[in-house]
Formats: sequence, structure tokens, C-alpha cells
Amino acid sequence: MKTFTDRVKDTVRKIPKGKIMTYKEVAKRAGNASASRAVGSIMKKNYELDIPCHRVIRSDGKIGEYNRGGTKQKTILLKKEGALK
DNA sequence: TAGTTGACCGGAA
DNA sequence: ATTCCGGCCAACT
Repeated sequence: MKTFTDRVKDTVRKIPKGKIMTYKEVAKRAGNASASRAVGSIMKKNYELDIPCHRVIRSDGKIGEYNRGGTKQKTILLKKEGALK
């Protein structure tokens, strides 16, 4: 039985290049639509290189936080991948 | 077991 | 548009 956390990691790992998902969408896909906050909490403590956490942004359209360079770096990465204009 | 924390969300002021 | 507040959930202490 996979836990919510495992599914979240799996979901984020499956996000294709140039694509973006909101924390809420990820939470929903993982099985708990209201766990958007928990998703961020999980990413923060489980940042594997297989998981492109920079492809996950907030529902407001804001970039959100990032542990490898902050919001700035996150934005740059998304731009490079073409996910963000 | 209970309390605190935070890469969030949505509504209200 | 910006700031504030309550709710929500998993991890940490």
C-alpha cells in the first residue's frame, strides 16, 4: 500500500518536461485533494533528483518556494524548459 | 500522544 | 492589487 507521500513523489516524477502542475493538482492526483499544503511539506524534506519539483507551482500562478536556488532559480528553470513564458 | 511548522489555498478586508 | 486569517494535511520535535 503506497502512502500519500509516495504517490505525490511518483506523480511529480511523471510530470513531462515543459509542463507545470499546481500543488493542488498533485495532491488531487495523489488521492487527497485538500493536502496541497502537505505536498509542499513533503517536497521540502524529500527532494530527490528524480523529482522535478520545480515543475510544481501554486494555484495563484505564483512560482512558490524552491530549495535549490529559491523562487528565482525555479522561474529560470521553468523558462528554460519552456513551461513558463 | 500532543503541539508546532510550512515549497499551500481561498476568501475577506 | 496587497495583506490578513482560518482551514487543511503530512512531517518533525
